[in-house]
Amino acid sequence: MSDEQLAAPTNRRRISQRGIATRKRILEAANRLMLVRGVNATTLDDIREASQTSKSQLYHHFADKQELVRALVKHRGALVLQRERAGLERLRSFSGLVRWRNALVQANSLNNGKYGCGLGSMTLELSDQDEQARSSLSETFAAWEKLISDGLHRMRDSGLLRQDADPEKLATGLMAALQGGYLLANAAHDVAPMEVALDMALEHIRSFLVPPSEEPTR
Amino acid sequence: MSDEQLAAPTNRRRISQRGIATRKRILEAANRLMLVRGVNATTLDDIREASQTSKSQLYHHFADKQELVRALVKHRGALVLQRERAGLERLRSFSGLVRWRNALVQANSLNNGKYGCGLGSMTLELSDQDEQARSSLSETFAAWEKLISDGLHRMRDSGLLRQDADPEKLATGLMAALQGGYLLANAAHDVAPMEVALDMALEHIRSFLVPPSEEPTR
DNA sequence: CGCATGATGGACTCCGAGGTCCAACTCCAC
DNA sequence: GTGGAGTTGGACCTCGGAGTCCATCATGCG
Repeated sequence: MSDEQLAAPTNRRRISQRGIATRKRILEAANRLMLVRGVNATTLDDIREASQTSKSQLYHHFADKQELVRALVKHRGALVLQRERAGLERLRSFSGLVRWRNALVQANSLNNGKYGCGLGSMTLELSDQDEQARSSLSETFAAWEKLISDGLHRMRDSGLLRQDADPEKLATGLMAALQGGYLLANAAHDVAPMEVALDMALEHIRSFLVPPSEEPTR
Repeated sequence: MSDEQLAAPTNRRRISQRGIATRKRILEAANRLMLVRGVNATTLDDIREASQTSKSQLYHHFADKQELVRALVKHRGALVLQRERAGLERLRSFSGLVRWRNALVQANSLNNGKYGCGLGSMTLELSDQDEQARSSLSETFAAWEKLISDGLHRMRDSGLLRQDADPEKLATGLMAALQGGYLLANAAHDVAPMEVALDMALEHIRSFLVPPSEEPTR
């Protein structure tokens, strides 16, 4: 993530390199703590301590806790999209989707299914109490799904997927399976349900593959 | 839900009918409020007010807020299982699954996708901060999935589903699609993603149906 | 009827979390 | 080097939410 993005919100004021670094430390500490404990259960003092800053710095860079949370929502969204872009922008084959699945499963298995998706975990906590955060999360999900559906479009255009495949719906279904899988894995403290869910979604996509014998030669 | 269930936890003490009624009012108020605002964002004073009780009554029936939340987790679990049992225990056909899907979608569309599943919404908020609540939720999900997989077993036994269909995995996938659908619907304030997710899971199950021509006559 | 136990109202305490404030410090421009 | 903006430390304030307490009322049982 670039410094510009981190420093973006509180504009119209000169900000030194030192200030940017502090803001970044705060946001990253908040990111770590709130992923594990949840947003509401994390106090500003926790963040202050973890980021080695002081109260005045928190309030120098963020108007209040809500603004910090909103900045975090955008921060995480940018991180996830950056990571996913790297994994999905060259997606052109079914095996590419399988590799993508494996990477997510492996990452989650390191935590035994705990914590789940940084975006999903905030969604249920925030969407009913902060409209701005909700719409921001919604946009991020849409962008994430678009990365997937763009890949599926490429696969359809190249003749791998049948014409009647609907990339948008397939992407939404895959995202739902992913998020639901994260949730069940979190509840069970076990990655297994996430694997099953992703495999279901991939099987569904596979059912739209053009049989290899009918594939156009490229 | 029976009174026994509501009164269960705080045992070894005689409880009058009046006491049971109060406990029930508290639990139901907590249920309503926490579904909308989230667990942590709901205060005991909110609950006290909504349930028309007093502080001493809250602490007469529950040791502390954590215990109230744990009781609520079990309460909701029992409610969901009761509702789902009614809809799933006679499941014997694919169209039964479709009816089940329609009921869930309709219920959620009344809120424009808001609030989501009472169990799922607590999961991400509680599972990292209350081990007991987490395992309770996990058990409820397992029981819920079992209602589905039992139905799928019946369908397989009667020859509707192919022998290579795995009811447990199909049920897990369906549950993940449901929960992920709830989450995306909540983020978007729109049921659409939930419909897409459930339809994907149903299509996947449909792909295991025995072709009508080969169905055994019953 | 009367006592023991359960149920209730509501004032009260305590503490922690969010938020304020200001003096001091750093850094750069001129 | 001096002034001003940006930055920092940390004491302090405030408020609201969790939890306590006790006097009073209700209820069931002998």
